[in-house]
Amino acid sequence: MNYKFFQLPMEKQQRIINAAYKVFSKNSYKKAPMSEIADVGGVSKALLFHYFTNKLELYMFLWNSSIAQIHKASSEYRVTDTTDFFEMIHCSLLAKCSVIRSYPYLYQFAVKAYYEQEPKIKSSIQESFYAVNKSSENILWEMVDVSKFRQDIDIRLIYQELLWTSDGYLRQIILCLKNRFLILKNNLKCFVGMLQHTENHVHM
Amino acid sequence: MNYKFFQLPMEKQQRIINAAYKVFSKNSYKKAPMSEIADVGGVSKALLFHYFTNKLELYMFLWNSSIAQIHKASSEYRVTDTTDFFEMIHCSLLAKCSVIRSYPYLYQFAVKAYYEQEPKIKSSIQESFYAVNKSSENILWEMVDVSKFRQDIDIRLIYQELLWTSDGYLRQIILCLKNRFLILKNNLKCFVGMLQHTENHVHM
DNA sequence: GCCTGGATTAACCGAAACGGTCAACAGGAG
DNA sequence: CTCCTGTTGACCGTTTCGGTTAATCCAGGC
Repeated sequence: MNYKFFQLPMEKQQRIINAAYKVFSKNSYKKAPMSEIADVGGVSKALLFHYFTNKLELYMFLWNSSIAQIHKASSEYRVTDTTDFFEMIHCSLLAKCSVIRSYPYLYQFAVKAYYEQEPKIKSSIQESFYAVNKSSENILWEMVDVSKFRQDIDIRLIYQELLWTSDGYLRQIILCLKNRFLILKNNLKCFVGMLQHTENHVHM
Repeated sequence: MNYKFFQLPMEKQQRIINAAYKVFSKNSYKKAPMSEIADVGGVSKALLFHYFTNKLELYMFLWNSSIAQIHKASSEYRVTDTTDFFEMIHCSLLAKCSVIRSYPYLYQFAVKAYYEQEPKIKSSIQESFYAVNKSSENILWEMVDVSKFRQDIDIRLIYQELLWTSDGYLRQIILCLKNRFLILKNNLKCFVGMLQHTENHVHM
């Protein structure tokens, strides 16, 4: 990797990175063409190969960047500074939104990368993703004060349900934005209402 | 299209169709190779071109089949025979499961097809999908007896939440099946519990 | 055994796409 | 003018792809 990449204007760096996230998130590694990444990013293919020695290196760079970004956002939004289940979820949602604002395709890329079958990639990725995911979930259940909840509630099921719902809700919002539909300024308002509604029912 | 395709043994027809659903659901139209469909289906590429005149025809055949399958399952499971919101959702979930059992990649294909950008496909698909989706939702809200619900509940929001949750839950189950983890025999049991739990809270 | 006809395929073709390279170009600094 | 840095169009060898064709396989009838 050519480290002069980091001396580029920030805007250009992000444009290239986001183009790569986008193309890699829509195609498998093998079928994601470098030429398309260059086109989407508004630079020439030759320049891409000037900064990244080859396709694999670009891919692994993106992978490491995505993990770093997620970590950074989690600490910036102080996700682990509370013992309250719903406050923690709220913080991590805000963190996720901030990542998406800068890198709209980062999460889609990360999911796709996790399932990537290309042998050159598979081994190095799956273990690190699993590690990140497990550790963050472990932290969650270590920190959270479970004594607040009703006994007849399976809090892990609620957690899953909220994850799935927030995921669907975010996808819906992004879709609306893409089609340039009008939506509320505070994107999370509606979902936060849902969160509080759930909260009222599962607390003692 | 060569109608002798339908005289093939049912098992072979389904094998080919499912192979095509799978490959088209994992790649965009342009990047889904006919050769891969043939390989996955366990037949030669030449045979594929013997039954379907070209790639586009196979794709449109799959699209029409998928709509037909969804309709068929909806009527078989009598989705519109009730006015109860939760019973209707329950029925349509059972219908969806039955479709997935026969055609595991049908829904993923349908979603991908809806967003397909290839001009040859885009026009003919989006309108029909939109029509199907709108009409089925209209039927839902026409049939459902909304008087049962608490006034402070936005039932459409609940509907969305349940859709997203059931979607996530199904994905999770399919993932477990793929990795051959042990799961309960009655896949829906857990989610149905969730459904009833929601029901208790939103009814008057 | 041989013939026939439909199902199935290996081998092939021309065109396009792909990863990667390289010589050349633009333009600002000295 | 020269140098230097960032940038690119054009190119190359290889692979992939949609689609075709001639040949093969095989069951059933004689």
